[in-house]
Amino acid sequence: MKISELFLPTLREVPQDAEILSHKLMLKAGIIRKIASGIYSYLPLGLRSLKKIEQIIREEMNNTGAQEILFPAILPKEIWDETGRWELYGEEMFKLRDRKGREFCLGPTHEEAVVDLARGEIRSYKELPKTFYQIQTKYRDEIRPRFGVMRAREFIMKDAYSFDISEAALENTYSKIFNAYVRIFERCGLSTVPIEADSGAIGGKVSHEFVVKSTNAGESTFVSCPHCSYAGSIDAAKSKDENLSSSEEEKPLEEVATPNAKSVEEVAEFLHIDKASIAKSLLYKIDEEFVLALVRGDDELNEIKLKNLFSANHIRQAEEEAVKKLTGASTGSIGPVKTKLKVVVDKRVSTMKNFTTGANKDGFHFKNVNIERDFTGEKVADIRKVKEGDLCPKCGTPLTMYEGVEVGHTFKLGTKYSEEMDAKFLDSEGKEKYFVMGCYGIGVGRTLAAIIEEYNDKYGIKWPVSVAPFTVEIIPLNMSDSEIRNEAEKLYKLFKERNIETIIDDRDDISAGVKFNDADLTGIPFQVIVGRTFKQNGKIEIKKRETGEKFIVEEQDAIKFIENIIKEN
RNA sequence: CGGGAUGUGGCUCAGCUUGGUAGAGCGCUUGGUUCGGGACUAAGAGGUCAUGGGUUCAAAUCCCAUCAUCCCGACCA
Repeated sequence: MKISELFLPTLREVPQDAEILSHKLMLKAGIIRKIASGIYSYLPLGLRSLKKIEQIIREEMNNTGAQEILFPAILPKEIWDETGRWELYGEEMFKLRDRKGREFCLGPTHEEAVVDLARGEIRSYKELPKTFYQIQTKYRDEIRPRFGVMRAREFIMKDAYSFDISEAALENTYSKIFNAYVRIFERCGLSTVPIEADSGAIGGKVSHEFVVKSTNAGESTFVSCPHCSYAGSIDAAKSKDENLSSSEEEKPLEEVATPNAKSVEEVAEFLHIDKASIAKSLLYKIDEEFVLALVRGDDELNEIKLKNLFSANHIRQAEEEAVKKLTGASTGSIGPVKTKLKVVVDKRVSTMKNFTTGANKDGFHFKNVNIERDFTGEKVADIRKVKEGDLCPKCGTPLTMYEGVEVGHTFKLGTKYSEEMDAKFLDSEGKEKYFVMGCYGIGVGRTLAAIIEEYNDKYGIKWPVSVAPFTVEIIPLNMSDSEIRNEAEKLYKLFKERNIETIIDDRDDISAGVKFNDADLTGIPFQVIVGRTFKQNGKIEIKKRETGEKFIVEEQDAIKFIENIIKEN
């Protein structure tokens, strides 16, 4: 490809609406352009890298025995009604009607579509296991699109769905795909951490997120154990129960005035007590029910855990108005004593003695509150957010907290969807059974962004060879010099003959500096420079973008030189 | 949805406080010079100042509304 003909609009200055590095670089290097919030076009260079990633995914998925298919992006409402997700997904789904008024959506995911296909076609255990995958555009009307293609409303995803005869068989399929994921990301140059995760709107019991550590672009917070292999997303992570049970004598309940002290910090300071001796009370609306949740003053409530505890669909903190009405006090002064509300107690609170809570009276708190004596908890459960330094649930080592980009997510769905959609097969004994399913996603665009987030310097992108849009860029520094021009064109031909993906910066009206800067920005792994060095002693200069190293080689050795480096990688 | 910010040639931004001829740099076009790290030079093209309304003799500038975009939060494979 000749750069003079390539559509490669690079920018000198970054458009103001880019925040994170990968987004800025994708705009600057002519990889993407925005057409609306969270909706992007891929330009030639970006598309080439995207296709490289897709190809890696295809190869690894095919290796697991999965088969590629393609579902429509537009899906009828009926199948979503079967699982209840038409309502559940709600506003996040792009919905539309055809001319007759029939309702459709732009698919945010394809469990319904694949189950609909399988239940119509697969009848016997002999046809199992089967795994289908597709690489396709997904639509989710995100509340807040962010960071370019990292969180977009239209995005390309590889999604796979497996059908097995039993949980044990699913286990086997799951681990095959799990391993394929590790290889896919490895080949893309990314080191991912598989973490235990919450399965959210997709459902199922076990799920793993594949996360790339990233301090700047991270959207997923997770903890990982420096000693063993445990890692978990902040939504799902557990910690080892520290033995906190107190042998303290129960003291008499005491009401104390705490004027103007609302937050845990203020109350702790006012009463000269430790935050950890306070139990903070939070009123939540879980589906249609109000619940008072209690966590230790120095802990944070994990809404996901609370939601899952009730197998609920929706959860949100109650508004001030509801708090007043149900407790008689405002947010900072509510508590579990003498309340009619259902109370959920975090495990850590359940071991506390003589703690402080709101008195359900503005400006007052209770001291020396004790469970059983002063109130009863409906449920005791782990509903707190894991914190840095908490102990690993497996080995007891203090956990470290990280930010990361979730590039993949795998789920053991079990029979959730097959039951909801009545999808069955006949087993070897002639009995009807529900398919045991798994589903597996990779954000392709997000993977691309994550790679750029990882591979860059102040000059631009440093593509790993495996996903680079081109492998070699030939840079003739002075196109009006016929010797240089001819040599560059000769090399271009040679490289192409060797099937090395090569572009040549044949623009004749720009200075050397622009060519160098554009080459560094777009990040092609090898720059083959034809200029002064060639004029003086007939040699070719090769710059490795990754390290900035420059090598002077004989013309006839140039190809071999690059091929050798590629092989080493 | 709550909070914050922004909207002026393709891009980055100035002008708005104190209303009065729409500006700069980069990019683009044409000619000449130059040619190893974002060259020089001369001549040009290009703007409903987001949209709608209001105030005013007069609005990019003041007021109101709407829309769009970004950031933080809530939310979220």
